This record gives sequence, structure tokens and C-alpha cells, in this order.
Amino acid sequence: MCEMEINGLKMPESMDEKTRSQLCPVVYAVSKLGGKWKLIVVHNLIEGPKRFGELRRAIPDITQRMLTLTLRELEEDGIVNREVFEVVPPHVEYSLTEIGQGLETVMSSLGDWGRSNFQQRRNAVA
Amino acid sequence: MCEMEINGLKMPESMDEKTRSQLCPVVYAVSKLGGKWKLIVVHNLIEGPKRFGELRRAIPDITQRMLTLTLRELEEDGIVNREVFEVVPPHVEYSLTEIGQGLETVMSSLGDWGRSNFQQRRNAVA
DNA sequence: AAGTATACTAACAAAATTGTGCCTAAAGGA
DNA sequence: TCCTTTAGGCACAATTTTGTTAGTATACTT
Repeated sequence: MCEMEINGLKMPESMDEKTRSQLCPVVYAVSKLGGKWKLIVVHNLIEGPKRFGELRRAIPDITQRMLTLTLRELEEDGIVNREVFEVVPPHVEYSLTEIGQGLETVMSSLGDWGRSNFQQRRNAVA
Repeated sequence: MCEMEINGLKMPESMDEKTRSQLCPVVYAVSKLGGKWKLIVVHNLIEGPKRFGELRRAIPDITQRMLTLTLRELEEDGIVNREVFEVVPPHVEYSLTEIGQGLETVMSSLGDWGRSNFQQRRNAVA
């Protein structure tokens, strides 16, 4: 289950279970996408580039600070691209990198699950 | 993007953007699967039922307390099933409910992304 | 001259999450 | 009789995350 190839080599059998589990692609993915806002921000960038303020309006409960922090981390992890236009007032656009766009499948399956889970639980009550 | 049907009815246009964004299936899904360990635990239950201790060994960094809390929440959200065998010493088995199993697609796409992201970033350095 | 807009940063405070250590029950084995 | 096993509970502490408030720069508009 937790195989992750390194330079085409499978993980060595010798590796202990702890180190090995940390190399699981799912665990790896989760480590990059954890945090309250990461997936929400990615979700909002799926449709295309957005400015800082647009993101803020699209995610009503996030604070400026948290949006900044989240974007910085996503940028560091190569998921989000930050493009600064040298004008005044400042204009900064955020978009998904190639890696970030790779999350489209994840986002859509998450959406599918959300929809059907929501329905099933509604029906269970009714 | 953020459509979620309620009993076959689309979300009313009248709803404000804040409430609406909270009804987005992706936002909904993320709200259920947020938290540091949720997805990791689900990931470990994909292959089949596991006992408390097995999960604990499979997730070396989780503490008993966090595993308990995480399982409780997943149970409340109808994602995980808890089956108690009345024997001594106690035997409790955790498994994915139908809703939980619906996450298989999410988990595998997450795994795919983890794998390719990992590779791309390695190559970028090399 | 004052106000507006944009995209922030910094200092600090509060809240949520996570971790640690110790305790329990009940049966069986040494 | 004491130790082991399993699946936790409970109190407290530390850490991380999140939120609040105030402030910055620059040009344009009124």
C-alpha cells in the first residue's frame, strides 16, 4: 500500500516501519495538504488565477493573515504560483502550478464524495 | 462550482455567499476530513477492518488519545464503524462504513498525486 | 488635504489541537 | 500473587493554529 519509488527504486525492505510509512504517497500528500485552509484555497484556484482580494472574498471566514500564510506554504511546496505585477496599487495573482493542477482529480473526487455523503446522511435522517 | 443539491433542489440564489460557500460539496468534505489524522486513519482502514492496536502500530506517530478522538469523530460522521466484541481482554474492530468506503477514490487520487508530486520535485532538484 | 484601493507585515492574544503520564477492568498464565 | 493484554479514560501541559488589531507603501481621486 505504501510504496513510493525513489529514483525508480522501491523503498528498501530494510527501512523501519515508521520511516516507511512516512514515505507512503498518501501520507506524503496529506502532509502537504493538511491545515485548515490548504484544500479550500486550492479549490478556489482550480477555475483559474485569482487575486489576493478575490480569494479573500471567496473564502469569507479566512483572515488576511491565514490566507497569506496558506498561500506562502502552498507556494513553497510548489503547488501555487505567485505573480507580482509591478503597479500601484499592487496587483498579485495566484494560480496553480502544474503540480497544483494535478490536484484536480483529488478535488473532484472530494466533491463527489461530499455530495453523496451529504445526500446519504440526509436520507438517513428523513 | 459550489453547487450542492438539497433534496433535489439546487441551492437558492437568495442565499448569501458565505452560507453558500459552506454548502459547497468540497468545503463540506474538507470539513469532515480536516484534522491531522483523519485521512491517515481512513487510509489505513481502506484495506479492511483493523483493531485499535493495529491502527496504532500502523500509524507510529499517533498517540492513543489522538487515535481515540479521531476514531470517535469519524464514527460520529458515519465514516467509520466500531464493533465491540464482548470478550476479555477487549476486542474492538474499526472498519469503513459505506460512506467511508466512498473515499477510496479520494484516497487513490491523493496517492497518485503524492507519487507524481514527489517525483517531479525530486527531478526538479536533480 | 484627505480618502480609497491593494496587498501585505508585525505584535500580540486566544483558541484549538496534540501530546504525556498515569489509571482502570477482567481473564489467563507464570 | 503478580504480570500481561487490550482498549481506552482523565487531567494537565505544550504546541500549533488561528484570530485581532494596527500599521506600511504608493498613486489616484475628490
